[in-house]
Amino acid sequence: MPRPSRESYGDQKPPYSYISLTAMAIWSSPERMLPLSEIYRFITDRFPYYRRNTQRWQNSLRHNLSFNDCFVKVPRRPDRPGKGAYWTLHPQAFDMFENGSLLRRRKRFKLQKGEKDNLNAELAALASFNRAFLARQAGAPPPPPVLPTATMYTPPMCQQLSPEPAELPEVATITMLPRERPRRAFTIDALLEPEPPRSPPSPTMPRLAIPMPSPYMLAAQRYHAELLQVAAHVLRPCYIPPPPLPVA
DNA sequence: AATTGTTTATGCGAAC
DNA sequence: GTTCGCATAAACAATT
Repeated sequence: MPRPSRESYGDQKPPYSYISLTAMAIWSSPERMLPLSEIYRFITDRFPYYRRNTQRWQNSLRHNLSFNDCFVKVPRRPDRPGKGAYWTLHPQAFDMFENGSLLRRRKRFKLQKGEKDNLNAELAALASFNRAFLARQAGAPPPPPVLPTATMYTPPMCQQLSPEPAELPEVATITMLPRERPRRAFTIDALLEPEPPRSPPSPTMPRLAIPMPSPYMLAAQRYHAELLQVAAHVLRPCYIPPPPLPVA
């Protein structure tokens, strides 16, 4: 008897919500972020059910992406042009599913107004950063970056990776840490397997408080570090442009 | 023009 | 009986 696997759904509708399917796709990617088209592809590759009626479910999925706070739209990095942004999971939404099971969701993930504002401020900063990058590449003088006035501070992610250049503009960052480590391996196969028996509910179950950067944070760290390296040149007050790059 | 993203509305089943 | 999570439809804006 074949063990139940992701293939065994065949043409049947898999028991996962769009939120689960999308989270699955995002988790499965090396950078923990994907453009919309890749999310579609992940789903149709694995679940034949979704190879039909694509208009219908893709509309629903897009609705889920922008409606739910657990998904974050990250501006596409300027060196990877293309259509649409990258989608990732909010760091705090990482433990959205009980025990890491995609079949059991905790209560709906909703950001508070302030949290949402902060996040939007950071994403706006990132976007304007990208614009500056592109303007610089196009040979135009870089426009003054439009940075949020509310919270200006140094991204801790850059401190980790490289010493902080003093003259860099400060960029808002995501301050949240994951609430708790997932208790189940975040591999697609592990997530698609039937759930392990739940441990008996213990009122004194210890809560791990280890601050653990989510994959999203790690990817964002790399991304920011790369951008800031460029920015360190672009935005230096007495910036002397390097010789133009050889045209390929 | 096609794709991507946002928003509003409605209905259904389960949980509270 | 109300609330919550989810699916679906649809209108529309923005982006490429």
